[in-house]
Amino acid sequence: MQTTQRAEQLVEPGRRTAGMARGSRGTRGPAREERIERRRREVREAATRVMIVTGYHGMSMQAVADEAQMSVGLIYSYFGGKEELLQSVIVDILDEFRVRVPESMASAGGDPVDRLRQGFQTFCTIIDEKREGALLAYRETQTLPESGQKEIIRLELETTEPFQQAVEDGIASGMFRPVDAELVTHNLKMAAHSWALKHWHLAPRMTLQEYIDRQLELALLAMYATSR
Amino acid sequence: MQTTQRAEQLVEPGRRTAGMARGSRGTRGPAREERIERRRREVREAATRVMIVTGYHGMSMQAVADEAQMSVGLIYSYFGGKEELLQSVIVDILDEFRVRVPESMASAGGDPVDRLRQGFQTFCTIIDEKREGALLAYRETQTLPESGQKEIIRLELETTEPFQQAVEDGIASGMFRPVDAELVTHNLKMAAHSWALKHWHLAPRMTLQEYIDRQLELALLAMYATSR
DNA sequence: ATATTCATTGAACGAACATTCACTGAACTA
DNA sequence: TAGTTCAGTGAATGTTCGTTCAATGAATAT
Repeated sequence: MQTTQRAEQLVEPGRRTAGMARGSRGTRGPAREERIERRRREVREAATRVMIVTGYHGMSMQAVADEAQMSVGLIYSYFGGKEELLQSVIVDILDEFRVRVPESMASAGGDPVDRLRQGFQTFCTIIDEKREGALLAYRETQTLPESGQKEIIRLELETTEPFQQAVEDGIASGMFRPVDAELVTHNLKMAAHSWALKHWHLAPRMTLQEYIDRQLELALLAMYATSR
Repeated sequence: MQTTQRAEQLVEPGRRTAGMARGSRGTRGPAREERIERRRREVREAATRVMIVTGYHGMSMQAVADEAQMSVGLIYSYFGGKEELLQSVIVDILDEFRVRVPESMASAGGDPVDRLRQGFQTFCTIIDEKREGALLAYRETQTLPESGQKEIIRLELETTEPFQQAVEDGIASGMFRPVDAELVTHNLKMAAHSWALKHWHLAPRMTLQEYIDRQLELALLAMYATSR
């Protein structure tokens, strides 16, 4: 309903102060872009800590400012508003998956089963490391506007694409039955998410490693062409 | 932070107007408790419709009043406040599962596989019927206070308990491998939830019945003691 | 020394909204 | 008829909070 029209004084990309050496302020201190990126990270991390406790709607900009030890006004120098800050927090978390999961799978060699094992292991490990943040991302994605949700979906697909590839490779090699690769991938992703979503139920019953091993066992048993 | 202290004029349970025949107002119209329950349902359904569009935090009490075609004040005669209304909406949705899923499984006979098939079928069917409401329940449960969340968890366990029983029966009879019955149950539940959670991803790729059949196939393949 | 830049501050503004309560009027009772 | 009950109304209240912007001052340039 409201037509927001913002100043965006500092971070506007592509603008550079005239008459100043590119990327530096005199000779002292880090380059301009570095300073800005550091500040943005400070705000983002403060917001994450606050949101983990209160949720997005329960988070006031004043609380973020206090947590980041700066004034409210300054936050608006680095982020367009509360919603943009949320988007940054979520993207930051999902980026971790997008980078580390495919990376670990690529380093696992050619065997589809090894790749699946390694990818799922990494996926679940990150979930466990950033459990509260992952939960936050899960819960608040819906709050983002259409465009933001699209980006989230893109990041998620990029993360799980190698899983689907590994399953398809396994089928092509005759090692797996002709299962629905996309559905199996989806199930593995949900299994990883579940460690965060249902941590209160799962964690008292088994360790993370037990959870990983059992889920992999179930998934693989359903796929192997020959019984074992 | 705020110590809410409420009037609760009409619905206070256990209170009865003196000098009036129990459960009737004169001779005309339905009994008092029926009228109250009808009103509560009207409000709850209006709130559900609004929340599906706006989410809990985006829902104003005025919007609920408009949708239910009554005044804001009247809502407070039937519900203690916005949060109590949310709780009622969520419980109402989860109750459908709690009643229908175990019921359908009980009517499926003695074979564990039949019971699992029937239960999962019913679970997914209800999810599909009330997809947006189920999503709402999933997303907003966190908003409830501790006590409310406890009740949600109770309803959820009551719904899935027969699944676990069926898996255990299957193991005891030697039909299934000694899998982790609780984990399998958890996975089936998440698979059903996924039809709502990831509908945008799944629905364009397969029908509900295809989804149900494929998930059951994967789950059963992982459990059968002998390969097929 | 003077001017300029710009990161930073925080009070002030305005909108949104949950909740309350004094009041209305129809139905019912005596 | 007079009195009582009570479902129903909606304007007023008080508060919370996102966002803005004029002012500050330290660092840098001239």
